[in-house]
Amino acid sequence: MTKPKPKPKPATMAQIAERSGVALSTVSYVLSGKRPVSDAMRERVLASIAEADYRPHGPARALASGSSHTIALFLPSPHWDLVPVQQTFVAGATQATSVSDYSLLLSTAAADPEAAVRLVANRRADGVILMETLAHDPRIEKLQAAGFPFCLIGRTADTSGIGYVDIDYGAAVRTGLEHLVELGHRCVALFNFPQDQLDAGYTSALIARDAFEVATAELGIRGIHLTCPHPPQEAFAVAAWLLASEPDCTAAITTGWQFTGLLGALRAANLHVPDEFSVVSVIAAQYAEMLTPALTGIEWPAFEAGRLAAEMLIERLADDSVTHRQLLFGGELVIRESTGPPPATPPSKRTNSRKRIPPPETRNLVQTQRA
Amino acid sequence: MTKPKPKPKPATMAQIAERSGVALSTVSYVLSGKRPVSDAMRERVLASIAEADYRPHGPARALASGSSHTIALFLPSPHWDLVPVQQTFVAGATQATSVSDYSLLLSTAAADPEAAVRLVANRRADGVILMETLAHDPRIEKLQAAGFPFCLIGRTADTSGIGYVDIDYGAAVRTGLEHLVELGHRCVALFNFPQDQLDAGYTSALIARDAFEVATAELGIRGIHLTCPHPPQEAFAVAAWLLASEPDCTAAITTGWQFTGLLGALRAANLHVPDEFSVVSVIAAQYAEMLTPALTGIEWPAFEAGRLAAEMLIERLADDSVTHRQLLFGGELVIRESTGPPPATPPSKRTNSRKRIPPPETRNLVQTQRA
DNA sequence: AGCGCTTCGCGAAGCGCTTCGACGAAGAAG
DNA sequence: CTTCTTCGTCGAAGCGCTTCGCGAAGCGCT
Repeated sequence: MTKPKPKPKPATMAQIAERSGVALSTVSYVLSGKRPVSDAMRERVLASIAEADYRPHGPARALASGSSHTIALFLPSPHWDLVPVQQTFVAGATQATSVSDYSLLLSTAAADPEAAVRLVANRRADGVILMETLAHDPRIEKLQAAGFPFCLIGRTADTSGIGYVDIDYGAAVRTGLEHLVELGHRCVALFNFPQDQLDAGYTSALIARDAFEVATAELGIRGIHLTCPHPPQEAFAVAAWLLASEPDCTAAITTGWQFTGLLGALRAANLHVPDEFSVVSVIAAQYAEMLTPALTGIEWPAFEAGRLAAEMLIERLADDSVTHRQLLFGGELVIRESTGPPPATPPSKRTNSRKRIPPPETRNLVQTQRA
Repeated sequence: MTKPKPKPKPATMAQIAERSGVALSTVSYVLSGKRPVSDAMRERVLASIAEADYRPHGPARALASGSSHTIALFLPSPHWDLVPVQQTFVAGATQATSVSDYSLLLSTAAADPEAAVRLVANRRADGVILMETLAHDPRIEKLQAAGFPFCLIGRTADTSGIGYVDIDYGAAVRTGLEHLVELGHRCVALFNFPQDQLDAGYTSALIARDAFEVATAELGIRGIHLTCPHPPQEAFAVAAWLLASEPDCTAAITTGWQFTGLLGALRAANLHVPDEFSVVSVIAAQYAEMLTPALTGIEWPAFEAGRLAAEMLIERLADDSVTHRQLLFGGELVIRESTGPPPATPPSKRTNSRKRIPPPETRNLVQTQRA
């Protein structure tokens, strides 16, 4: 049995020091630049490093320096059934970390407040980026209590002293609504995030709801606020119910994937988009183009937003006295094929041709009053 | 100026030992279980740990033990313009790592062979998962040379001694083709990955091409092999060219996002799907349902595949003598609304109603011969 | 009682790096 | 020519943990 020669043991700093006849600490200073080193020494050291293919040992460095040069990102859902904007957030954050020579640790345990703290407490990460934040988020309270650096993609009820990047759902809902009202619609439904997210206090859902209520009132139109799950079948049910029981409603705004079920229901009800019904998506993305009809919606600089969130956190890690930046991104309404003027024929007439549908269990209806 | 009380310094193992009046090493053994500890001691130690909210220091542990308990995942594209299957791979891998109590490091520098080695060489990760592998992949050569553990989501030309998980593109192309032939189609186009990926040696693209050539020959039909970029506009151009210059072609199979441009071109040419043209997607996913018409395509257990890749790697890290597993996932053809029999009227007639379109620059045409 | 045996706790030696104080050799100032 | 500064380098003390070898008991056996 010959010796299997298990591993070509990697070079250490001590070996580099010996090779180049300098002190261990000098090698360290050559690498970090934290103290001046003469050119002669530096060159000798660098030569040895190249020669020996030396790689600094990350954990040792982290132990001695007290920083792991890593940030953690908590994904909302373990299954990544993310709305596209969220995926793009992650992409942007990843990009920013690699540019800053940081590493990005991914965790899916978004719901567990303990998990958010653990990675930093264990010193595996220096700070955390949180997504899908709640108005009163236990994760944030824990992080603040522990004094750990973090940054949000999203918002909370009280944002004082918290750095965040978010997209302005409120403005988006209003923009969509204004577009529809301009076209002549007088009764519009909002397919908001599902009820359980609203109950949990998911900030974006709350903001969308409030903005919808305020905007419908101010614009003097009737608003139908629906909470609706993302999966097509469930959204279909909610949409079908809406179409059957609210013949006056001629347009809808969706906050997430619900447009899938909505479009399906419209097709099933034989209603043409946009001639008979208009649809606006608040989170348009690449798929908006590929649908038939192409979806009118708000476009966001989501990659940019994700990038900025990471940069903000990294900046804070370098200097924890910098003020907390708070960035709200506006979106741009891109008008495609799914919106148009309401039908000329009184919409109420539609109702005759359809059978009554019992309200699905998933629905949750709140009507805002006309101003 | 009051003392700002900078940080409530975290507890260390030594403090736990002192608190509970045992040796430092005993605390370690309580935590790791690598040596038996009497119940009395264990309880005392655990009590102190709970009391002091002690958290083991990750980097210190990694330094002493030589393992960071972390794996790295290299994403194909920094911008995550991933096909949905790839996203789901990542989701599955993330899930598996968190279940096994590993951490997942994300890196976007997929193209750089050096980056793949660096994370392990720096001991920030114990092993690597690679995606978007090439038939001859420099990253893999480097990893093998360095003796670093890795696992592929994808394949290479020579897979001996390499663990991988992949989806069977070859079988998928064949399945799609058989479905179309059964419906009566005699001339089918393949929208393969773009030419640059083929040139780079992207394994999936090569496999799809070869399978297409073999299958068309064996089935005795005409195959038109197109390499086509994913962006809608470019795919539109390629598709428009195809429709204009190949009137006999009554169906197409797409390997990625190209169906978007294809469907657009069909609409623009006023060709009905599936009555006048059939479309099959090799990587169907949630969007397949939401298109109009809903897309016929192959569905993959991608989450499962990603999960297995990570598990495989972790298993290997625990015991590097286990044999390399090689898993090829078959997909399931789900027939939706985008495929049907070819039009009854001789397709050649179509050509009259259309103007000649010059071939777009992005196209790359290879025709397979009839058997 | 004496023997080896297992059981379980202790101490100490690292793991590879950062960082601080110290120190010799220059150059500047007296 | 001394005295005070830089400047550049060194040595050593950790950072918080794992792990190995040792030894003190406790055990059943002859």
